[in-house]
Amino acid sequence: MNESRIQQLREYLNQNGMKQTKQRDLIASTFFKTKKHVRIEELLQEVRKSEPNIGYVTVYRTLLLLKECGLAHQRHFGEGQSLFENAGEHHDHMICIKCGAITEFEDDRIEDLQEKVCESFNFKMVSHRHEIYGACSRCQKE
Amino acid sequence: MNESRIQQLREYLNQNGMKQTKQRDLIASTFFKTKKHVRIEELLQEVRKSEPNIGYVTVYRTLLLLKECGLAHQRHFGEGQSLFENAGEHHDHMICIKCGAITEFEDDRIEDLQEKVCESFNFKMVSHRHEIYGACSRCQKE
DNA sequence: ATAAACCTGAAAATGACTTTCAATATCGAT
DNA sequence: ATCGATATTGAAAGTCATTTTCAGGTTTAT
Ligand SMILES: [Mn+2]
Ligand SMILES: [Mn+2]
Ligand SMILES: [Zn+2]
Ligand SMILES: [Zn+2]
Repeated sequence: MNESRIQQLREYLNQNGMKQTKQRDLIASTFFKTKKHVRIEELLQEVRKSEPNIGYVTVYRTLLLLKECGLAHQRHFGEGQSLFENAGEHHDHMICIKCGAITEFEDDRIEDLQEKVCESFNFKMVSHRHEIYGACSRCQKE
Repeated sequence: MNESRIQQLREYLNQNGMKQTKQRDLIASTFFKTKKHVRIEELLQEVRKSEPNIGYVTVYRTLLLLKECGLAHQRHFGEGQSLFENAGEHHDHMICIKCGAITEFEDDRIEDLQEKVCESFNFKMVSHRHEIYGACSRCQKE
């Protein structure tokens, strides 16, 4: 299944006159294997285990590329660095303000009502973010 | 009603060993009168109409102060500068990605379902942001 | 009026990107 | 396999919206 993502990336590169490179292959495949919600800097450390000379900028640009071709989403929770995650089923997030833990949730009724709100304002939704900040179950026991 | 906000601010200052100054008074009262969703730089221009020597940093610090005592909310829509708005009834936002227009909405059913989601994850919500990005009614006619 | 504690504004620092540019690498056409 | 036009890479420099520092001013409780 990661193979199919690599394929998707290659097609995108071809169709746009871009080139396949060792760096892109390594960064992309590492990203596809990595945990969700990874920082640029974290992914950089990860790929440097195989290729110590890879630069921050190349990881950065590759993630933007993945975002461009729909294989990654970029998230901006709170302040600081953004997080990238593998694209997949739509979902929203709950972020623990104590430990930083991220929990994903999805509620079709909320999504429906959201559509209704848009209709009532004659607003054409392109994207949305619904983030809940608070204390995760683990952090409440303290 | 703006008077009561000024009062709230003064109480907060007193209770925290902070001082009442011309700058704070001017900046706060200007903010209370201003349109919702104002940038630091915009508010600065506004207060400089009465006091040309006010510095950006003082406006910045006063807005953080207002946020601290619950009289303002800071929003980060999209990229760039953040917006501050007078605290009031809770609501969420729809942001037009073409013209930047901001529309406020509030849906109790969504808020309820959101609570339900939190309960199901045993998550203690402290705050949330629900933002819808897309084309406003006006911008769709183009 | 005093003095301790705060506040102000200009300037410098921060931090997370984002852009620039000279050196390399890629790949379709020999 | 080799060439050469075009794209990519990585280090360094640049952006930009804050955020911090610091040398005077102010405020306010005696
Ligand atoms: Mn996620
Ligand atoms: Mn609002
Ligand atoms: Zn937690
Ligand atoms: Zn619009």
